[in-house]
Amino acid sequence: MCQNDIKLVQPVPPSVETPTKLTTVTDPSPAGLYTYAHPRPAVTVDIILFTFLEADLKVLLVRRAHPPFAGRWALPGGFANIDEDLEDAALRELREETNVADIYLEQLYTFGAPDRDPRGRVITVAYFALLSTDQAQRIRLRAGDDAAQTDWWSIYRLPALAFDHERIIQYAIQRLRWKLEWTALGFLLLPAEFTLSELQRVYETVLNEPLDKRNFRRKMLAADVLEPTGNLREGDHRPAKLYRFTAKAIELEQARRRFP
Amino acid sequence: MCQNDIKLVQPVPPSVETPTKLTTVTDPSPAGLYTYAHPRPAVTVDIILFTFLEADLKVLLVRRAHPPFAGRWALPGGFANIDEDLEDAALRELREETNVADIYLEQLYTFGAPDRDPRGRVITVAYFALLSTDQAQRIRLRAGDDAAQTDWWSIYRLPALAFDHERIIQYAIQRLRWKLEWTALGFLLLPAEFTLSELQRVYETVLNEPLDKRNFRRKMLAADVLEPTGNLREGDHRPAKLYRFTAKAIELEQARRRFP
DNA sequence: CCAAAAGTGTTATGCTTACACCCATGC
DNA sequence: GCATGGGTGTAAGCATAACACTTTTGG
Repeated sequence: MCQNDIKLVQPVPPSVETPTKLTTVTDPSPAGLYTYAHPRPAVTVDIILFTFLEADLKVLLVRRAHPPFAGRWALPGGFANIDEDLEDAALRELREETNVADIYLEQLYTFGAPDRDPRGRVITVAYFALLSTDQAQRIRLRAGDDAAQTDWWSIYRLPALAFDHERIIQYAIQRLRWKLEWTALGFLLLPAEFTLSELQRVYETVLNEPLDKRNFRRKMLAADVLEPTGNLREGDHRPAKLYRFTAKAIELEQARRRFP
Repeated sequence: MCQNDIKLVQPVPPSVETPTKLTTVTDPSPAGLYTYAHPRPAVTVDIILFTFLEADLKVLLVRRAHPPFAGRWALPGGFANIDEDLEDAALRELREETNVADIYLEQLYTFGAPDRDPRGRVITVAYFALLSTDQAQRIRLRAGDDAAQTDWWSIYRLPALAFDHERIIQYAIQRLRWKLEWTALGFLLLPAEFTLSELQRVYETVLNEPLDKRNFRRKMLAADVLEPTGNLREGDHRPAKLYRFTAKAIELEQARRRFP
């Protein structure tokens, strides 16, 4: 299981900041400062939030309002509170940007090169998240405290990014490709109801290669993670059957490569 | 690629501790203390070092000399220096315990539950490492500063462990199993020359299941990561051909499950 | 009736599995 | 000569990959 601690988590109530004293170190000084015998890195969480919008794979970015890298786009994220689980911190930051509920979240990697932040030593724990199309459409992208702007960007046309965020996103894309090939989590990028053709387009966009329609359908249906909703997608042409994914799709880690 | 940033790294020279001032925060106070506007977690690295000794899969543990958990066994590790890459910190800690060279190291996961260390908030970045049998035999296990004792323990008979290290080890074992099934890295646990039977015993021990001899040999040889050294292992019975692994074995991530 | 997307089966190939006996050596 | 581990091949079943035409609807 590299495919790590996977969880479908609910958003948590906003974490109340009540800094716990660290008993190994000196107390906060009267001025409200925190003093340690050794220097400590700052710890942030960054979230790579993917969704599928406008027939493309998108990642959520925020435009930085303040230096360093003011004006540049960056991953949403921020400092982990002292008494807050890292995953909770990721959810909280995400909520501050997007208000999303029901999000798939998993730890991606911890980036800790000494020079990755010009302000000093900052270690970031990156989280990987998948958001359904309908949730992505519902959220109004808010300009938060530290973010002048929030927007979705195609992973194939990213702007210049702050810090080492370009590298982090590329790493997340690798992980996403791996996930689609080996698990059934492609569903999580789509609306609750979707057609098999839409699902195939997601796979083709993420993997960046065309897939055989008949084989795709056969494999998807054989994987036993889809069920027809009974509804049809009416459109310009022949209506298409709509599917939803079954609960077991979330847990399922396929034992075989899907698209060799 | 969940199988993350994989690297075969050389040990680095001991990191000189020259704490970099963090420019976003107040300077070190005259007393040599470091003061920040917000509390910061401590960041440690822990290493799960596996090898294959005495026909069993072993992990390196140290016995803690000091509280908390004095007398308990724990993973080797320690604080990351402020100007030190996390991976370098892992290598340094490992070197302090074992003097090892040529080690396979990869980041495993970051554990950051607020209550995982009774002293306060400590986030640990766990690293996963594989050591060859001959290196494991060569090292003399030293009692370091904070370690009363250092020893190899069978993963199937672990002592009571400090902190959340039991959980971390179980997670590392999962990753190791996954690695053996999907990559060719089983070699790294063995001496430079080994027989196919020895290799099979490693796989069986790690995966905790018997494997078919003929199929095992066929697959291993077909994977094109082994070459005969020309030497024979002389022993009690019929001599066995010795193999070494080829350089490409390191990079190789197999596309198919090896032992379904 | 035409354009556009939905939907559907078969065949050949290669990989995986299960399985049992002979070989070489030391004692 | 016997005990011990080293070493080898084949056949059946299964999953995969490649491939083209018909159906349904809207305009």
